[in-house]
Amino acid sequence: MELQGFERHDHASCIRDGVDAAAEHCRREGLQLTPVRRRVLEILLERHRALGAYDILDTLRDEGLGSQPPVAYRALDFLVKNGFAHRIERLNAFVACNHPGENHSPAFLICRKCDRVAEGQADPASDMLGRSAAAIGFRIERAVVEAEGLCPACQENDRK
Amino acid sequence: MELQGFERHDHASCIRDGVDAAAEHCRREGLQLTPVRRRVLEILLERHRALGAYDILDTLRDEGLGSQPPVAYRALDFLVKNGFAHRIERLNAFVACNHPGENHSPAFLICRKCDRVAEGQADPASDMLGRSAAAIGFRIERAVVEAEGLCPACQENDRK
DNA sequence: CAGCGAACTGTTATGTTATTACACCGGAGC
DNA sequence: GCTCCGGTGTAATAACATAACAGTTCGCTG
Repeated sequence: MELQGFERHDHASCIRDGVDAAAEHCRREGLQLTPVRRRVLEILLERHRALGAYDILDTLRDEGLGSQPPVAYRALDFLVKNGFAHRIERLNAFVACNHPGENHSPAFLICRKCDRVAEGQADPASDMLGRSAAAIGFRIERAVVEAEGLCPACQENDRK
Repeated sequence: MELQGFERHDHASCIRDGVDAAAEHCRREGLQLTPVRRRVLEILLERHRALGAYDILDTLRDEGLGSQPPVAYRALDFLVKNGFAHRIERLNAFVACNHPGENHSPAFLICRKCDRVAEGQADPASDMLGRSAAAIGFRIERAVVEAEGLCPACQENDRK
């Protein structure tokens, strides 16, 4: 598994790449990456952390792109449904996907101190729960895996 | 892993056992299993499914045990903190624990059709995410593992 | 026994997250 | 042109959760 989220990185390019990947995917699939949807994705990529729907809505409102909750929720639903973003249940928040386009079952490491989120891979079929589910005949369609703890940087700060 | 939740079982005894286990644990630990707390645990065990805080509150209100949200939330906090119940993030709901007393890291199978929940074990340190977290120095303190899908009974009904 | 603090409960008010419902708009296809 | 459809704008409200503070009980300690 390749983990991302706590390392330094070329942020400008990661925003561009994220939007480009989504645009390309929409083009191929005949989906509409409308201004609101594109902007919400950009906001998620820019801030590079888990954002609540109302945080996003505040930004949209400032920019005149919509001021009521459904505007944000609809755009987020679209992004989540198409794999460009994920919902973090633990935080009631959303993050841009780190592997857009790839078909994946995401897992998250959430720092309880700085709220930053790293995304990795969890294969639901191969772990203990997946095997047990198969054994009793439960059909898993989707898995939420969210680990909460301290990221390396916040462990550092704790020691100071 | 021993999975529970979708099989038939002796329900009366599972309520009794759950309350007894909690009472015993509280006795040993010097915790107070007050009437409200005990009743909330019973409600969770009786209904044997994930219940929202307001569902529980409705029942408490009918019984004259408290009518405001904090009453329910405080009892639930107590039960969750002490391992007698778990919060299901995906559903904003709560279930009684199937293995009270045992120190465990729960994982859930949630049926999207009937909303029933089975509880199993997931060892966060041993799976793919745990190993990756260790590799980058992230310290996992708690893990939310919630798989959503169709339970055996609802798969049956689908075919009809 | 009075005074005190800790734990719990009761209640009001409010904050936060999410959805329903319906009007409107613009483009694709007939 | 007309209609269908997907998307957007908006108002209203539902669902989930917490803050803040008053009142009670009970055990401890002086």
